[in-house]
Amino acid sequence: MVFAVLTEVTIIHQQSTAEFNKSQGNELHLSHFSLLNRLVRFGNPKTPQSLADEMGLTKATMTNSLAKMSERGLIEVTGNPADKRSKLVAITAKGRKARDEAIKRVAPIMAGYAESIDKSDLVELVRLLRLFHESMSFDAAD
Amino acid sequence: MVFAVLTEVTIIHQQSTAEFNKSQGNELHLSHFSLLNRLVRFGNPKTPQSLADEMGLTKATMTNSLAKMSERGLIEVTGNPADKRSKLVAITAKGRKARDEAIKRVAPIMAGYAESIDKSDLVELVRLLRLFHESMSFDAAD
DNA sequence: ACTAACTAGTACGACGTCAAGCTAAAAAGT
DNA sequence: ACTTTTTAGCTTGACGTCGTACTAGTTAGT
Repeated sequence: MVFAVLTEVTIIHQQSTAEFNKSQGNELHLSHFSLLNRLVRFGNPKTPQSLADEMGLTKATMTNSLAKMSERGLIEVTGNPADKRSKLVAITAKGRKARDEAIKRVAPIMAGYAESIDKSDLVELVRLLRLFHESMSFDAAD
Repeated sequence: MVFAVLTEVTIIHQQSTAEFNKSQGNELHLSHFSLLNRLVRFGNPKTPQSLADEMGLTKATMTNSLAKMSERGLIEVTGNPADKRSKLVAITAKGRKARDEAIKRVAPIMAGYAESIDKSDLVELVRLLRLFHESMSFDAAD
C-alpha cells in the first residue's frame, strides 16, 4: 500500500513537473519557482540549508540552484552575520515579479486539475499527503 | 489547493526516491526498479512507448533506461513482429531476482512509513492520488 | 584554553530526465 | 495507388539532482 502511494506520487510529480515547465516556456523551472514561492510564503530571508531541508533537497542541489538564480537576479545571497559559515537568501523585486508571472501562466492548468476533482477531496488529499510526509520524516530521522 | 498537492507530492517524491536509492546501495535505481515492477505486475512484455506512458516518462528517457537495463541483463528487448517500428520489453529471470531482492532491502523502510500512519488513511490516500492522477490526464490529453 | 566533533556551504563527477530534431514504419486522406 | 500525417524509437545537448570529498567556521568535551 505504501508502494502504491509512492508509485502515484512519482507519476504525478513527473507529469505535473513536465506540464509546469512547459507552461513556462523555459522562463522559470519548477524548482526555481518553488524556491521563490517558499521565500514569499514561508519567510525571507532564509539560509540555503534550511531551504534545502524544507524542500527535501540536498545542500549541493541548493548551491547549484542558488547560483543560477542569483545570476539571473531573482534572489540575493549575502553572508550571515550570525554565523560566518552560513549565508542568507533573499528574494529580489525581480524575483517576486517572476513568481507572479509564473503563477499567471500556470493558473489555467491548475484550474483544470481543480475542475475535475471535488474540493473536499482536494482538502483531504492535502491533509493525508502532509500526514504521510510527516511519517516519512520520523523514519528518516535516525 | 492544487498547488499544495503538488508541493507535497514533490517533496515526498524526492525524499522517498533518495531513501529508496540509499537502501539499495547503488544496486538498483528506483526508476529501474519501477520498470521491473511494472512488467511483473502489469503485463510482460510491453512496448517502450506504453511503458513510458504508464510511468509518465518520455520516450527518450525510456530509451536510455532500457539500454542500461538491457546491458545489465535485467530485461530483454526484441523486435515487435506486429509492428516493425516498435519493440517488446520483457523481464528476464535475472531481472525478477533483482526486483525481489530490492523489495527485501526496502521493506523495512516501507514498514516504517506504514507504522506511523493509519491503514484507512493510507487506503484513502491512494484513492485520492489516483483520482488526482486521472484528473491530470484528462487535462493533458489535448 | 584546546582539541575533537559537528555543521554550512562548495567542487566535482555521475545519473535520470527532458526537449528538439531525426529516421523508418504505419495509418489516413484523397 | 499515392501522398500526407502520425507514430515508435533513437540521438544529442542541457539541466536538476545526488553522493562524496573538501574547506572553513562553530560547538562540545576535557
